[in-house]
Amino acid sequence: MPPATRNRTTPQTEQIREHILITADRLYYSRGINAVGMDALRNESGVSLKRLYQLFPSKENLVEAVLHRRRDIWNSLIETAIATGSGTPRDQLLAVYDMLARWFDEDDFRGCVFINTFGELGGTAPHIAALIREHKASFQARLAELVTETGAPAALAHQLAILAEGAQTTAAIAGTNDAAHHARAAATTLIDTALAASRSKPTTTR
Amino acid sequence: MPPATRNRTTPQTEQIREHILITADRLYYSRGINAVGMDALRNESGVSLKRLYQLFPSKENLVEAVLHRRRDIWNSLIETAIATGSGTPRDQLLAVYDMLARWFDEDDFRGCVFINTFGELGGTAPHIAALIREHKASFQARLAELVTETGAPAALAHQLAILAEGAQTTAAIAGTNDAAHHARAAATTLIDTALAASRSKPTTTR
DNA sequence: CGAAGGTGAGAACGTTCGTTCTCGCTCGCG
DNA sequence: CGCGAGCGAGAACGAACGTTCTCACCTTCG
Repeated sequence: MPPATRNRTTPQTEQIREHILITADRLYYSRGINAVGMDALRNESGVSLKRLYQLFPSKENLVEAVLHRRRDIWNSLIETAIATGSGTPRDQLLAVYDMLARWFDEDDFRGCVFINTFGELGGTAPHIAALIREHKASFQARLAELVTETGAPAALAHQLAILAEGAQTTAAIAGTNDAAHHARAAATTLIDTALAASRSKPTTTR
Repeated sequence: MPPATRNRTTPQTEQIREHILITADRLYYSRGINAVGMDALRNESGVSLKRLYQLFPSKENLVEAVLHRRRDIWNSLIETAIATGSGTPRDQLLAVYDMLARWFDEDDFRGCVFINTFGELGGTAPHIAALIREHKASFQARLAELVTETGAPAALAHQLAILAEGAQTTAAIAGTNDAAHHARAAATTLIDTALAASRSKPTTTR
């Protein structure tokens, strides 16, 4: 079969696929995954069940695709925050918490998709649990890169990651974005204390 | 199944009620709430559906009872940790993270019930979301009492709470208890920095 | 024009959900 | 001893789940 002759359908399916992912993400995020059936997704997206199952062979497959998309968005937000952090790795680390503060302010904020999904499906869907674990490990690794640039010990990265995770759940449950500012203040203290200690006791670069 | 004593109603119903709550807690915690039907609870607990609905008029009612019981257990763990913390409020605060480290080591640890339940049901069950919010607020208030005793500014309590929440989710997803030690180290830094600051500048009220 | 194949709307399938009901059975008490 | 109330086991119920199928309708192309 000539592969390029059907090129009229191909670009549109990619848009439909993205539209489905956006709709599914919104529904899953706001109501939980088990509470959103394929019929609800069909009604909200306007895409027929036939095409839904054509693009995503099962609900679990769709959930994974939604998580993959969220992972890309998260990574993009992180890199944007780091890029806007003015120069020093210390400021870049703190810019992550500024990004969190803006996110928490969004109307439909309801916590971290990965944490929520882990609580709901982590115990019964090992594949999804592994995906979530890898995503969080990747975030911690990115923080560790920045921490290494500051010259502070690697343990600081774990502490900063815990602050970010705690801020997300605290903000979600409390319904306010105070947690982002508290986490930023705590991060500032932890970073500056670690820098002062590593400066008096020489270890790495600079 | 109970072979020996066929005691009459009231004293035994309390035991049965507790037995149901323990079984439901274990199942909900390990698999998620939506994934555990009343039939599974009947099979695992050995209690007939008739008695289940006699003691808990609906599944949502049962879920609330499980959360209430977990709240009491949590409060008891917190108070025990504080009591074993040797003397100073600083040590009492740090003892909370030692308690977390022991909890994370348990085989079936899968994060904080309240965070998991909020992710799964918080978007569709406002009553349960409110219960979770009140529980977390109560924990923060207890931390604030101890922080006030140290003389540090009240903002420290929020930072310590964020560390505790972040440690729970991080430990659950990573599958290790490292997060408890990282959170304890971070808490130590934050407390001591706050104490040093408030000692040199003794204005602590807000 | 007519055959082939893909489409959307939605019915249908088998399962599972939360909840209620049926029906023998047991047992305290008159 | 008999009787009525409470019990466990499990069937039954309507709804909702994930998934598949039907069928009338469009294109597209020989």
